[in-house]
Amino acid sequence: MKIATWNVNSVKARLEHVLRWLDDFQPDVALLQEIKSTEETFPREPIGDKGYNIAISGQKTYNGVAILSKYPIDVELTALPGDANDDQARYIEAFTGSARVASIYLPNGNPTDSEKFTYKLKWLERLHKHVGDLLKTEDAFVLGGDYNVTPDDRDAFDPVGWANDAQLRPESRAAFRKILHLGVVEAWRALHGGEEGKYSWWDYRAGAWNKDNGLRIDHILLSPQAADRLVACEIDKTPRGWEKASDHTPVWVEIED
DNA sequence: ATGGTTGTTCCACAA
Repeated sequence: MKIATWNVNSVKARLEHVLRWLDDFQPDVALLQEIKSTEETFPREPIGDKGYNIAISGQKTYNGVAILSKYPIDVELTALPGDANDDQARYIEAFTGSARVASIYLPNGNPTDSEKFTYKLKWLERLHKHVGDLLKTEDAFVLGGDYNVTPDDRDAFDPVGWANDAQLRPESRAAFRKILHLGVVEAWRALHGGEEGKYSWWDYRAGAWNKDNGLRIDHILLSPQAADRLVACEIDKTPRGWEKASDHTPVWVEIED
């Protein structure tokens, strides 16, 4: 089963790219972030016509996450537990195919001297709690998304210049590492050894894409039961090179059924 | 270059 994650930066602005990518790459499950759509405005028809079932946690203008799957989708959660007052659409979890999956859009957290950074760190704490609960189920689960965290300096083009960015700050990395230490596997790093300079996001500004000035912030975390079935994990840079691209590119895993 | 670009929406705000 191929499971991919992609922050599309508006599913409406990116619809032609999403359709082309579904045709070309044929993911069994696609975890999308920043759809910037609600249930009412999500382009269900063209995506459904490609053979995908759709589940979303939507929001107007900002955020929004979706699960597309060639298999039936049984939604478990449309929000991350732990804060009933959090109204940002950043999490959806479901059973589909042979795994439990989630699409995650972690808060960016910039600027770091604002309440946005505090919100990010609290969100990471909530995710830590939830991953702990999920591990108790002993399910094979796949948590894909835009984590807005570079796990370490190998995952950033200019770690010195960007040291104070919320995606590189030690507090963000420590909180991310604490989740891994529960016993989930970050698929790309697990299969790519000490490789560095491989990115999943490039800023629109300052010619970052052409200079390959990026960050690796889109990740897929696997439970032990899913990691046992892991056969491949890659970053697919192709869609980032298309005209009018999202600033992120897809990351995918193949797990045995 | 304390800049730069994109998306949504209505105009600044988030990234």
